[in-house]
Amino acid sequence: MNTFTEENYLKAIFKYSTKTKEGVSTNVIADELNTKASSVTDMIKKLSDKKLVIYKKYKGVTLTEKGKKIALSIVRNHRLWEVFLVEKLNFKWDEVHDVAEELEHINSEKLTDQLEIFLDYPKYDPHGDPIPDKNGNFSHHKDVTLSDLSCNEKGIVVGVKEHSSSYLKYLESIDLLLGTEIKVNEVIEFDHTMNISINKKNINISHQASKNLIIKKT
Amino acid sequence: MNTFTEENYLKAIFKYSTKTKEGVSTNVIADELNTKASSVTDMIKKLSDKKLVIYKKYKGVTLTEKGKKIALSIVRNHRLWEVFLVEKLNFKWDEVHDVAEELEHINSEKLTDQLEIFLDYPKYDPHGDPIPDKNGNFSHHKDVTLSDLSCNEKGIVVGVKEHSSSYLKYLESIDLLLGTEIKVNEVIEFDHTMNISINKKNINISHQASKNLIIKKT
DNA sequence: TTTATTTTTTAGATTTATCTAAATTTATTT
DNA sequence: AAATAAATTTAGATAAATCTAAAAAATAAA
Repeated sequence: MNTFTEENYLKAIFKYSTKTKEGVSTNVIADELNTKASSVTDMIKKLSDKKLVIYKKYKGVTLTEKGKKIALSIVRNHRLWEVFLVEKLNFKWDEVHDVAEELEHINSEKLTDQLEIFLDYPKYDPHGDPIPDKNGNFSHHKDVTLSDLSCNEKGIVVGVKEHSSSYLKYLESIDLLLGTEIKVNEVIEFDHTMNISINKKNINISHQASKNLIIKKT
Repeated sequence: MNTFTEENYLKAIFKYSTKTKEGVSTNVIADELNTKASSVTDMIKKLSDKKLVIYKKYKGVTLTEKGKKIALSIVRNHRLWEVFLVEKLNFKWDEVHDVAEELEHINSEKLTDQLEIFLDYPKYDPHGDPIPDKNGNFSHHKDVTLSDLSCNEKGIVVGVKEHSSSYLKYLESIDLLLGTEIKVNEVIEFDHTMNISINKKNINISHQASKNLIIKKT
């Protein structure tokens, strides 16, 4: 078995593996885990001894199949628990992260699989992130954001790229949730502020906000 | 915040505090937690510094109000999660302990309270152990066991005093679950073996087994 | 009430995950 | 290509939880 700490390292490496082809650098991991590069080096050596990562000095790390499998199962746990918290325990989408961060490390295959059944095989978590199945497979949304849409185009909100509580609370305050339909009325050329319609109301939304909304065009 | 280890010490001390008036000895705690008395002494000093226990050298430990509150909240968590696992996730009563042992340390008041609501305020866990409410109050069964009953007396099973998987599996194999009604047909004087009726079937049950079944006389 | 036994504590060591500061390697400029 | 800057690793230290072995205190027995 692995410690919580080891699992968090694997998760962090997994997160950035999808973003680059190269190995993930110690600094990136240190940043993600709020620790120091030197600590990361130490831990990576340990994970390498366990054959969970491949490590070449000064060249960053990549996950082995074994390591990837563990990382995926933790992501799976995390997202299933988020669904549970929102759908069954009345949590808001900005309240689930920290608790799911703890729950994800509970190690029981039966628990995870039964939870998935209980929740009726959800495909996405409350932020629209895809939930890996038992074998680690998952579908993900196309990377189209609201900021990619042009005037008069329409789409449905299917996810967010930014998970901060302040962003999620802001979206909720303007009635912008997963599944909401949006129409673009106008795009200001200067700063890309958008005027959009949500539920027949018109509002302005900054570029910073619109580029973090994943959209499915309709 | 406290570490899992600290919480487990508090839980162990709580468990044996109810059984004796005196302070709980380091050896008893060491036994409960599969560690050594010397380790217990170390940890107790730490808990004492945090004002969670009262410690007098060679005299054992007792919980402070603060320590008791934490211990109770962990017991509460543990038992609520056991109910969840059995009622919602199809776990058997002999499968829940280890997972609940991990889940109990997830620290979120909202999580616990919402879980309690979701489960509709259960008063007892799947083994008949009482679940403390938000304020730490709980009712407990009278300490009457099947072995206390005499010939022709009847009762309902409301709990077990032994939680080992082998005992629980045995009970399940003879259709003896919480809520089952039992009638005592005969008691062998020699070794206290009992012949009892469960659901109109007659079976023999050893003293070892009968003295661990908590019964409500009817 | 001494002596022997058991229990508990102390002392010193180990392991894990972390840190700071210094050294080394790689990347970037001039 | 040499000099500078940035990233990464090593060395040595620290804090938490544990252990073994020895010392001290409490309890039980003679």
